[in-house]
Amino acid sequence: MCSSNMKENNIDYDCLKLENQLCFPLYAASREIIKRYRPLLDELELTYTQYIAMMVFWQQGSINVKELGKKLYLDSGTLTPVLKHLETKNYITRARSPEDERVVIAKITPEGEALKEKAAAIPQKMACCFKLEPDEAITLYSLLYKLLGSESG
Amino acid sequence: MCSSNMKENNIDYDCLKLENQLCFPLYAASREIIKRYRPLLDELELTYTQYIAMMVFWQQGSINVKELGKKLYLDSGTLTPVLKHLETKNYITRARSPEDERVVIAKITPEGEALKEKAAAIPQKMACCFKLEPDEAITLYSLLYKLLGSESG
DNA sequence: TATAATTAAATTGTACACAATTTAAAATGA
DNA sequence: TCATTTTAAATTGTGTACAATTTAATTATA
Repeated sequence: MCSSNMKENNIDYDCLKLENQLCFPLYAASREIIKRYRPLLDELELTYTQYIAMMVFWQQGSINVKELGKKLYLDSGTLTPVLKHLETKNYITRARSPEDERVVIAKITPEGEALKEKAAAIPQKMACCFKLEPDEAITLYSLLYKLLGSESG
Repeated sequence: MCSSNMKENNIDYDCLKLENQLCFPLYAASREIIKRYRPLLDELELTYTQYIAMMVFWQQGSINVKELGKKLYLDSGTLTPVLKHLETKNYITRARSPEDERVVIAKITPEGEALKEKAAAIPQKMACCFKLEPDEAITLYSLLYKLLGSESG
């Protein structure tokens, strides 16, 4: 991304330019797209983080905090308040596992299940505002997962 | 991304799966990469947001809050505290513009300038942990900016 | 088996993000 | 010119993110 261009004292200051960064557009695009979700998610009274958590519940009904964290790349420090909010909205319940009292299992409620039908319209509505060709979206998707997978730690 | 696969009541629930989302890996990869910056930025006592703000100061010395917000896709609600933190660290100064008292101009200090030399090593160190081929990085970069540019509002 | 080590969530503290509102200054216009 | 509108930051309030610590439960081991 940053083609080393040594100058002044052999220090490469070009690499410090915002437009030569790969992480910055990643960070900015992520936030801009999530902002686009807001008006749609407002109708379901969900934040984006709550929405991706609900996606897991819609798919598998229940999950514990640690496993949810692995799927969403989030830790208990973030998930505990998110799950508490979802519990307050009656979309999920939370309870300690009888087999291992350390584990908290969150489970979707009928209200949470019902929300799935309303949510089903969102992906189509969002697709319009991406303005990427299908093949570009697939390429982007692959590169992002390659980036995510390349985490060594 | 989500090849419409109508089922049960003609509602496409596959599109609600986490693995069929484009925004989710964007959001997750952004946070994972920023996490990688932390040990390097800790040495400069900068957060990632403070770092990208400093990039602008290293490049152009001074800028007002609104213009900085356009560059970083952030509003004053986020930038005001970030700039106050940078001011506390003596990396920048903040002052109202004499021509227009509504405008706050932030300006880099000698300490802020000095930080540039330490920061110059960061992009190279980060490049290693991306694990993308140069052409992949360029493709990703282009697609992210296309996504950013496709914002209609 | 009593102690140590490990594990899962929750808690704590700091720093964003961002919508919405407020404040103050500048521009507009009847 | 003086009230109206617009604009730029700051402020307020809510909700993440995440490092670090704490708490409680389970597992491993001397």
